[in-house]
Amino acid sequence: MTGSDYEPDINELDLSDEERDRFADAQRPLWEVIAASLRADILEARYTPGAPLPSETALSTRYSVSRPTVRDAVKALVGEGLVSVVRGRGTFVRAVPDRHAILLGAWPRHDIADAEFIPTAHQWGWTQLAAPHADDDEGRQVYSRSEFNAANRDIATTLGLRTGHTVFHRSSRWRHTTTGLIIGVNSYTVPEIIPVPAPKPNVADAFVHAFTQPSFYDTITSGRGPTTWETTVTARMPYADERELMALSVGSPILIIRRILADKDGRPLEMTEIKADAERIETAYARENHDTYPEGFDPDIHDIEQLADRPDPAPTGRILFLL
Amino acid sequence: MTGSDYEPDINELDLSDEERDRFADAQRPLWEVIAASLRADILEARYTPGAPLPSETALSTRYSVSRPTVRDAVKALVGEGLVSVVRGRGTFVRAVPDRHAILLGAWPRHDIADAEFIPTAHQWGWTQLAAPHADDDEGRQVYSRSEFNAANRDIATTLGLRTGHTVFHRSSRWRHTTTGLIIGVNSYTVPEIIPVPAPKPNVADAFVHAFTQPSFYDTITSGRGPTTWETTVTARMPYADERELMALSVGSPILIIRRILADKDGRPLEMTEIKADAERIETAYARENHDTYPEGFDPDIHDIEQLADRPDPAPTGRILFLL
DNA sequence: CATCATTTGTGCGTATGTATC
DNA sequence: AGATACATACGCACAAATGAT
Repeated sequence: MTGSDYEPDINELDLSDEERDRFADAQRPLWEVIAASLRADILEARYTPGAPLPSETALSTRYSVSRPTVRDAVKALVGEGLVSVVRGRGTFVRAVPDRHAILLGAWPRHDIADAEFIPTAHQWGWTQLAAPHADDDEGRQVYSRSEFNAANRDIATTLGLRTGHTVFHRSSRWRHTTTGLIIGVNSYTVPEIIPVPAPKPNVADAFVHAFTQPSFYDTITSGRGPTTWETTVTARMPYADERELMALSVGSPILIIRRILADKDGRPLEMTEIKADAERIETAYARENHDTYPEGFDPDIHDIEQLADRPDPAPTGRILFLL
Repeated sequence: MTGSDYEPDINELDLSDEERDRFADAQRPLWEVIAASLRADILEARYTPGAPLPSETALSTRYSVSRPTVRDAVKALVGEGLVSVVRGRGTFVRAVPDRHAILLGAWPRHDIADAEFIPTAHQWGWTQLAAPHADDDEGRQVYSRSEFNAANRDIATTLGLRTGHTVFHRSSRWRHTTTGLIIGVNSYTVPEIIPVPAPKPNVADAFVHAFTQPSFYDTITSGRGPTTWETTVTARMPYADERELMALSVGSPILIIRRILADKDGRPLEMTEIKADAERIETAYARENHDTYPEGFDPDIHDIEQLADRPDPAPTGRILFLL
């Protein structure tokens, strides 16, 4: 591929040696100028999704720069999620996938440990993946990992504990059958509310005393209700291992959805966190506001179907999950 | 910052010359091994927030690699938001700032164009910034830009229009006085519901016919209610210009909060979009679920104060805004 | 099936510029 | 002013993946 089919029509293209000096005078790095030029080409659809960019050597010839400089420009575009690079093939404009929705605030709500949770998840098309780095005593892979950990600053703050305080941590990974989406689910419980023998709790005890109960939610909230839920949403860039485990495309952040369960005094009991590819997932809220409700309308019952049946439900393709 | 679920492989740290060869055999790029080593050092607090990493030359000596290779490793960490690089000074571990909350679903709700909006925003500590690239006829800066645009694919999908359909677009930027946070606010209205003379609407007409009314919301919803709101949250990486305009740190995604106003038949009328630094902002939902409500409790009235007064309101420092 | 040209990935050495202290 | 540190940029070599022959 020579790239000869491309029509450069921007003044910033085709840098001659003299023009190169002019840009150098402008105190703007060459790679940035080139990135801006390519970015404009993509956003203004001179390169359409799926189409290849000219090869790095072709670009370095066109812009009269070295290949490392072109690569710096391409890296910037990769970081913006505009292109993806395939070794041995080339650099391609990314087609942005449709976003699906995780519906927050819907009923029924389940604790991740509850018996109702896994059937519900299956019903919505999710199957559990083997947990990473989690083998049982015979070396077999297990589907979820449960252990007592020291809380890092983030988890501790969320649960109202000091950093380093022990928390009961359960983690699992799920794949959505039709879309292939992978999400990570982590749950952190304040250990004091789990009825395990003091002074040294361990995972086996936790299983016996909590998971064998019909409802982990009932176990930890017993006598502490009425409880409240608070859901927050933010995002950050994934670490290298997260990108691999969740099959994220380079340049895509992860959406972090946290649901905090608090007792009647507002003290946090448990926090459940879902990590999902922000490029393919958005959150929507089920219990939306209305100017007026129709006679006899109960939002708790109706809003899920209403959102799902919307004739043109915005960028969300389909609702994938309730939390 | 989390990292709780990140499992650093201690064996891979502190490469000696011989170890380097071993890793080369392992088919793992040197820069990746070095990045993993430094990442573990940071997440396990061997380098604490604010502390400098060794200089690039020092690192290249320690790991016995060239400086460009060390720089590749550092770039990976920058992309993960773990370190920031200051030219002439060094590379520093980032102190992750507290996240503040934008509260969704709270009353009263205002259209961005309404007279109530600006006082409300001021009351919450926000001041308007000059809109970028927006000058009036005398070359003075203006605070917001209003124009009729062709909708791109994303906006068109959200509003249920075809790509390229004209939309009424208003944009502004705001800075939060005490935190210094900058958010971008964009609003897109389906033009057919704005009472402007056909066939060729223009900005001046829109102002006359819409903004001079006491309530833009009333204008566009008149006869179309009861209306519904739907709020969605997702994230993506910023483009270079967005990073500059919103003073984002490198490696931080932007949180995209969209509020869609629809008529009684579910047809979208208007979409308001807030873009904020995901590293410093999260969303929370005001109308949370409770197992039971206390006698006489009206969530519409109480939930804002309840969230604001929570003894330990999770990672959110303080609520910054209602949407 | 092997071979080959093309394309990106990794890594080195070097030089120069510029910001900071 | 000098030392230090990062930023930009070039050239080169070889490895690895891909797709066509």
